[in-house]
Amino acid sequence: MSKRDQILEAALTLFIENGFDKTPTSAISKSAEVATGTLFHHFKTKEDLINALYLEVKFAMLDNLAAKTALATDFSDNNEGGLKVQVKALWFNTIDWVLEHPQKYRFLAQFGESALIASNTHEQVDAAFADYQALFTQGIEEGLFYDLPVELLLSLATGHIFAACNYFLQQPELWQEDDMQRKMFISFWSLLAKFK
Amino acid sequence: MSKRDQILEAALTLFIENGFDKTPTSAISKSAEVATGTLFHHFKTKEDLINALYLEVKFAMLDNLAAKTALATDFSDNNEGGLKVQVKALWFNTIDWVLEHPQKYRFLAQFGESALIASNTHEQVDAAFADYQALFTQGIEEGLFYDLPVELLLSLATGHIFAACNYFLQQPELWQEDDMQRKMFISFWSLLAKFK
DNA sequence: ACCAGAATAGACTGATCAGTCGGTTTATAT
DNA sequence: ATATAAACCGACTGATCAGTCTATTCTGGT
Repeated sequence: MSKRDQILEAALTLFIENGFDKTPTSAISKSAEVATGTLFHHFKTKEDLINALYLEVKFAMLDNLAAKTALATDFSDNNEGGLKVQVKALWFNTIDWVLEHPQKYRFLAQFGESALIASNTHEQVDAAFADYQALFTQGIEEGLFYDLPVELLLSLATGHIFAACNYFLQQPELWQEDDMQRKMFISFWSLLAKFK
Repeated sequence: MSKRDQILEAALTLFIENGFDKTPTSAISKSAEVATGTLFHHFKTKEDLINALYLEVKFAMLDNLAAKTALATDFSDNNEGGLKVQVKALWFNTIDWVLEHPQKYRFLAQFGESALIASNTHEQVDAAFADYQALFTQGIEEGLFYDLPVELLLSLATGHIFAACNYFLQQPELWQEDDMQRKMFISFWSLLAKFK
């Protein structure tokens, strides 16, 4: 692993444990087994570091979703059933990724709303979400989803997913329980779609 | 207004604008037109201050909800219709409060997940939520809501509300649009309840 | 072999800031 | 009136830490 990655990894753990301001760069470089100078060679400032980390984690999640959701698309056409299959894949893969990467998720939840993440950083992430937005636009145009602004539907959908993740991170065994995933997807789907 | 309140008010604005660590206590006391010593007279540490502020804001929201939702309860019995009326009141009043207090909401969103808020603080807030939990438990027992753990349902519900708030804070005029509130409540309700 | 520039190292520093301290004013009780 | 405590003030400080600086090592191209 490159020193740069060592730094990012150490920063992830320390930031979620102690918060940004209670994590001196000295602690990060020490935990990463790297010198202070190295840290500032790769990242101009401490804020640059957390923004880079934020992008890294978000894109790790998005890349994973893109790869797995593409698989689902292969099995389906552009009819209604196909859309549902894609949305379901997106929904399931997101939760799955979060449960497999609890630290990364906690980092996103903890700092996504903080003032530390630059608006430029958010813009880069939003741009990468365009594909999923198209999926939801399709659902609206087909009359399958509620006739609401697509950004609002997306916001509701991610809200549902994150709420679920917060709960199942505490109770991971429940996620595997009989019927749980089916019931959760019904709840998720009926938040978006007009009819059952 | 008491100096203590002046400090809390100034801190609220500065924290959401600049974040916690980029807001020196000197800036808070200056903006509150109060001496440094006064700030530390009322709050033992800077972290005490943000925790006190968090409690203050959360309870301001909860007190408002309690007052307004109690009104709705008066008009209803304990039958199913009554439950729906109460949940609807709770849902509407929450969004209403957020849209009327955008700064306070942003503060909660920004710091609620941060490491700055002590677990003890969270516990105090959670305890105050017990009443609403009872409402959801009732819905589950009546077979009206999905048969899911009540904490999970609560989490999904608050997730939906917060997602909506995030969107309508950006587009406040849309919230007043024809049919919007009706459609949004249908989406909200069908996330919880088995049948339409 | 040689060069250039990228990566690494870690001691050091200047600025910042949370919190203190000794003192004054204001409020309350007797 | 007087006592007592709570509220208030702001100059000061000790510790911390982000980021610098200079020097050294690695790496890849020619």
